[in-house]
Amino acid sequence: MKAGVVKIIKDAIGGARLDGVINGEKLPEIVLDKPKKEEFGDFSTNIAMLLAPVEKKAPRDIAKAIADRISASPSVEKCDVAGPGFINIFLKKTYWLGILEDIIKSGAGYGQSEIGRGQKVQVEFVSANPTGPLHVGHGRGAAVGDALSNILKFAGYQVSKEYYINDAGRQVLTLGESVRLRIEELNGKAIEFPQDFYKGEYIKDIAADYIEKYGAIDAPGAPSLKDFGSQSMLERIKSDLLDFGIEFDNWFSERSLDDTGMVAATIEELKSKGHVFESEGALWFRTTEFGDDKDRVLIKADGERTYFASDIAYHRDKIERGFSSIVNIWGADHHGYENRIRALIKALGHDDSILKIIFIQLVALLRGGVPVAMGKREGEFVTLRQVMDEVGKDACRFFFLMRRSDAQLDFDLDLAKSQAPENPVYYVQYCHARIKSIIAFAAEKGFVVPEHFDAKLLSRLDQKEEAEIIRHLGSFGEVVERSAEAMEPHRITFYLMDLAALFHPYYNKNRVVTDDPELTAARLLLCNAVATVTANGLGLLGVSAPEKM
RNA sequence: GCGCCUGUAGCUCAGUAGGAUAGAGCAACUGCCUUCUAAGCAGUAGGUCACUGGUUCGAAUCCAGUCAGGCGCACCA
Repeated sequence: MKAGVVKIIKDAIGGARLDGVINGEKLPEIVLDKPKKEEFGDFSTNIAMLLAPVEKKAPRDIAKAIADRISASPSVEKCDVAGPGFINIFLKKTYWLGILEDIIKSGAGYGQSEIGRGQKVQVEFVSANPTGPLHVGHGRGAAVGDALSNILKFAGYQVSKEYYINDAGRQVLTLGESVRLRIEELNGKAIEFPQDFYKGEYIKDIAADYIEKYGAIDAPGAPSLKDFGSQSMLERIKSDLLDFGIEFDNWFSERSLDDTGMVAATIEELKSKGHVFESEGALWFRTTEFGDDKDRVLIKADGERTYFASDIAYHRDKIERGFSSIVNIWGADHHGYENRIRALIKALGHDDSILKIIFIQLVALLRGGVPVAMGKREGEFVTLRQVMDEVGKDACRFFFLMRRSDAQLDFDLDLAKSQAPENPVYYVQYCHARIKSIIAFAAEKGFVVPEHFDAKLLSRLDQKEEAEIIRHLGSFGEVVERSAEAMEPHRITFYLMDLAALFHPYYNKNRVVTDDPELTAARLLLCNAVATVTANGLGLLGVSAPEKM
């Protein structure tokens, strides 16, 4: 539809050019806005104001010339010039018909697009170390990564969701040693727990579990403590994520990078390209050559490789897997790593615009308006599981997606749980449930939602509120596209809150099921379209659309 | 000191490929349930878009600087 309008405008400008009103050859890209106000039409464009300086004519004069020609188009109801030179286009009612027909026809697929053109995109997210349970910060990253993946798929990309498991290096060793101490403690030994060990209660659970399964640390057939510990944690993380509604396509083990020699191979490649040097007994990657603040160590003087060394091997592998775009979702405290990863990509001879990093800002949990204390000292923090159990999966995911990722989030636990209208997740879900309830009620009265739409039915939807709802429904596809391009899932959340805010007042003012079969049919159809789009949007967020509440 | 992010109504935030009178929710105040779900609706009030300059016909949006807050600057992971 939008493309059609652009063509009408182009034709109009072409006409104006033939008539000598416009002389310049160059035509700026035509941008169509969905105006904020109904009185500004279905679409609006600022093209006349962009042409004005080139043509050296008053914008309103140019606009007038173009608008007159647009008005002549058969699908245009009228076309005005407004303000400093906006061209406001009002389409004939058949335009509304098209939107509703499209929703009926496409159903759960309404809003899909092909802007991704099947390009392969990898989204790597969560990737929490298997040394402790997921906390709320991970949860936010999980919600954003999963919703973004859904949105990208809907917009025609081929998406692969990946979790990078940090199962190598010192932290898993420390985890193993932490478990060892707790086992000794359970065996009655007095222990002294070092500062940098993992102190959480979950370590005691793992220790007890180990004893139950194997009896003693050196029992025959017993796995190493670090393997047992990290496997236990990983299983717990997986089950948390599953209950949060998230499944990954690929779990990528850091350790596998060593096993397959990829770390060594990557260092070799950098070496052959002359980006590696030795100094003070360590092996360095000269990242400063590619915009980093300082050079980075790959292999320490003690012979151990750094975390960064496996990270470069991992990112090299990602690129070699042929993704046209790789997306990393990181906690905001990791932004210092961005430049060194970009340095790697450039050093390997690639364009680093292939990499997109989304930083997830902090989550502050509030209860009774007061921040919930995070007792970091004791290694205890609020887990994703706790929040999910308290407020439910749907509210949890929705709340994580109510803010831009790079803005800090205040998560009000009381609000998320409340069944009051001020709770946005209920407000949106209720929109869907309410419509389903209306449809059920209508069915009892012998009315069904029509499967086809026509101009006659459309003519019964003659209220301002109905036009606003249809306009909003019609913009869903574009919102999804923008959300995909900008990689900003929260746009969908806001879209849904806006849609619900249009529907509830409409419901309150108008009765859907009446004695008038035609009016009832028309309104049922509109309501069902709202429910369809609400369900589609919630689906992208990973939030359920209940039939009843 | 250097780098990244943030600064919009009392509170929490949308709005940045420059556009029309800057929006929403909450909180506050006034109202609405014999009617398809009141988990809802109607109304009132609330602003130097941190500040200062610049670019532009036009700036919350772009540029420069200032101020304030957060985070990051390891041979840690």
